Amino acid sequence: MKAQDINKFEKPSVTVDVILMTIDEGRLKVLLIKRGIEPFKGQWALPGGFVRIDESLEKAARRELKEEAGVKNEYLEQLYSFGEVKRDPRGRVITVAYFALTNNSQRKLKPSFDADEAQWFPALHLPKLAFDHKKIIDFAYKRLRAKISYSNIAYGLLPDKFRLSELQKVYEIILDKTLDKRNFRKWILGLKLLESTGQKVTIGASRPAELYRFLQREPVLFD
Amino acid sequence: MKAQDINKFEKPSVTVDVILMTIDEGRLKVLLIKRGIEPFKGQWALPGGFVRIDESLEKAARRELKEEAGVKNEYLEQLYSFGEVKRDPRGRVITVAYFALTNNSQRKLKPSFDADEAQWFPALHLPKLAFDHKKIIDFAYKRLRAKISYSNIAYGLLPDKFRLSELQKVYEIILDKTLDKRNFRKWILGLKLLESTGQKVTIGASRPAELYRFLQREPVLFD
DNA sequence: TGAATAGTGTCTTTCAGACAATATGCC
DNA sequence: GGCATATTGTCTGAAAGACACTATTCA
Repeated sequence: MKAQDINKFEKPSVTVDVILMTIDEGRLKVLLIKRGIEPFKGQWALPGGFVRIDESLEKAARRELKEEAGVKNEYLEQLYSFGEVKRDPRGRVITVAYFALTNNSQRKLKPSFDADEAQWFPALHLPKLAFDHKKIIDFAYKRLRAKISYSNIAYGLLPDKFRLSELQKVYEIILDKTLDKRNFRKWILGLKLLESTGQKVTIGASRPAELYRFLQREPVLFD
Repeated sequence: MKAQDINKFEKPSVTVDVILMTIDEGRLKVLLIKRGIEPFKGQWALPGGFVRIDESLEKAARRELKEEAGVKNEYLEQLYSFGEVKRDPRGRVITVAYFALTNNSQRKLKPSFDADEAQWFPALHLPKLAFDHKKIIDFAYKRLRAKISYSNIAYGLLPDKFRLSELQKVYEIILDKTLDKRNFRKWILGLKLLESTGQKVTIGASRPAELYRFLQREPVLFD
């Protein structure tokens, strides 16, 4: 094969799709875009788009995140690549899915030029979705559930400083079960991922809570 | 964006690369191909090639596995997609890496038409590699080490029936540490992934060993 | 002083890890 | 009988899980 034979085969298109999740109203939510163009015009879909010839996959994912969701500096990891032949009616399109998390406070919806509308949906009550996006979101949800127990990715869902009860709530929502407060604190503090800021906040008529922060705001695995 | 705008952007090429591992001579080995063509002609590289327009990513990986390594029906999972802009000197090439395991008995080296030679190398003593393939193999090795402790993927490295001491050896090689025989057996049998076949084999002048088999020869996660 | 949320300790159970003697078949 | 490998159980320490009361602030 000669050097120019890179063009011997017909090339597929490559897109990135981003599953951006947050916690809002006590539920896990996913950002979806109402498609303004065919195919699947008018249906809900993941934000995403074609990878430019001169940008890396991760760069493309960050660009989409900014263009279509108006968020940046989020937790972002590559999820999986989906390459079934018929997954896009326009032709052969391989998509690399990225998984992102944001905290409730930063998110602002900023519809982009090629999307009518961006909206948050509960991850467990999704509308009908375009392409194979339902499958992709299910995949992301499973990854999140697994990974929250052996990594610090919860930082992606919280502001810089937070109460332990807020953190516990994040775990409860994602794992979909209630946790014992004492055991949770014993465990999470034993992991040495958090530090106390020394500051306290008072929420309504109640005892003030210590504010904690993650020692590192980049991915750390344990176990 | 209209339906035909799938062609609006210049398309990257998409390849699959396969990291095929086995255990041989008490070591973890990786199959490499000596490249018969530019770029990196004469250097060692992972088996792989372009994804055909009408085959899925996994199909492409299986095809490469068969064409370049002569093996089929192996354990195969998608590893990660590598999409740095300059990773291939020929132009923009995104590769989807697949991770495969085979047991020693089935493997036969069958050099393909576009490879001079296929050869097994110890995963911990690799030659200089083409492209970013060193990074990809490191990635695969980490995945294997992590996953063997919470999945049944060891089945991919063993024949249908095997002795517990063979299985233990697989774990010892991958984790790179010796394991206590009694504790290992207690653990692995407690996982309920194995069943006794009722058969025994005698190796040399020694007590016959019970042969076991995995209940399922497809991926199962636990923990 | 009552309502709301924060903060804390003990007991029990489970699981991981250290550790050595006996059993079986072949030569 | 000697060699090689297989098979088996107990003790200990660490971590996970069950469980309830006191502390602080504000209205």
